Amino acid sequence: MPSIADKIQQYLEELLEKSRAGYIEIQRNRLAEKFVCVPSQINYVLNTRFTIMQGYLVESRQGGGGYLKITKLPVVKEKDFIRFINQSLNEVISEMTGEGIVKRLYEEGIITGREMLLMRAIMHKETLNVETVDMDAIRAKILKSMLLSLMREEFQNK
Amino acid sequence: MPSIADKIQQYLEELLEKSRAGYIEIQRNRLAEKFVCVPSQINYVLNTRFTIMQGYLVESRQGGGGYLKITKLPVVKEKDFIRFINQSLNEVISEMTGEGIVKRLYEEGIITGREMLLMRAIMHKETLNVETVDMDAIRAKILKSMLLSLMREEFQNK
DNA sequence: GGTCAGAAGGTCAAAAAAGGTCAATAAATG
DNA sequence: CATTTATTGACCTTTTTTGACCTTCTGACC
Repeated sequence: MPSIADKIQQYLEELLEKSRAGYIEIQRNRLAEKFVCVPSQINYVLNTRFTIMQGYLVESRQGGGGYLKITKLPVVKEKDFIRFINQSLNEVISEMTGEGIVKRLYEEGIITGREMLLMRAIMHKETLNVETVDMDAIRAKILKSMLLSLMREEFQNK
Repeated sequence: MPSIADKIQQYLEELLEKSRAGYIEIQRNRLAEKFVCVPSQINYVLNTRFTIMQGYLVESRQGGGGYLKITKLPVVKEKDFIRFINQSLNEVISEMTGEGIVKRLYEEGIITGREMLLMRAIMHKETLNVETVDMDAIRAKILKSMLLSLMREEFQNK
């Protein structure tokens, strides 16, 4: 069962999809009412699923007549985009974050579906769960996981 | 009499069989309740019977709305070649050996030139030269090196 | 023009809702 | 009886949900 946050995310994405303009404007309280949740839940969704890294810009206005404006950012030039991601990368990246970035690369058309699968396989915790610092051992694990991902049928069609 | 782990395994396999989609999503606690066992028993079953090597991919999410997702990986039969390489892989692989294998994959037409570049970048000693065992740090280095390789001119033409 | 009430939205941390790990038994197997 | 395989439970981490409290606008009323 998807969480409320997931449903709100889906709803907003659909709205954005439909909107010919590239952005939507909504009211936080109305949305919270619609999904029967506290208003701050909306902020949670925006902060976790509509970030710049994920290709969205969120603007808002407080006070009477306030609103939330969510814009799907237009595709940037490939190199600029990669450079941007690269710069914003931390010294440490969780699996979730890594997956998010790879997904974005795919959605922006920078990598193919196959490449996404390959990259995902490498970033998976099973692959990177090493006890040694020996790079030959790490290389072996990574290569194995890449080969396994090559064997997947799914892989062939992408 | 089959162990409880066996029964859980069988149950999950049946679900997977029936599911037209190739994967199932379940909740760990529900499943544990159904089989009257502790939740960690489920992890035991997943870790021993639904591994990558056995052709399954297990993904999961913690927190509210959390779940377990088990995917049966369809294996391509004519890729005996990859299976062969995979079997012959050591626990430890030098950069040279790794490069050789990747090159061979390319020559066999199993991977594209871009994929080769990507794989090479990852296996490179600079990428894997880590001092920590922290997988988030290793993941960060790998992702960075992949991004850099995506930016290379050479990459565009392959 | 200043001010103040009400109408938005924002922040943050605590609580809740999952799933994960690990090591100590217990049971089965050879 | 020694080793492997299962079972269990205590404790941990991640993600979501909730609520109390804060800030920023707008408009009506002096």
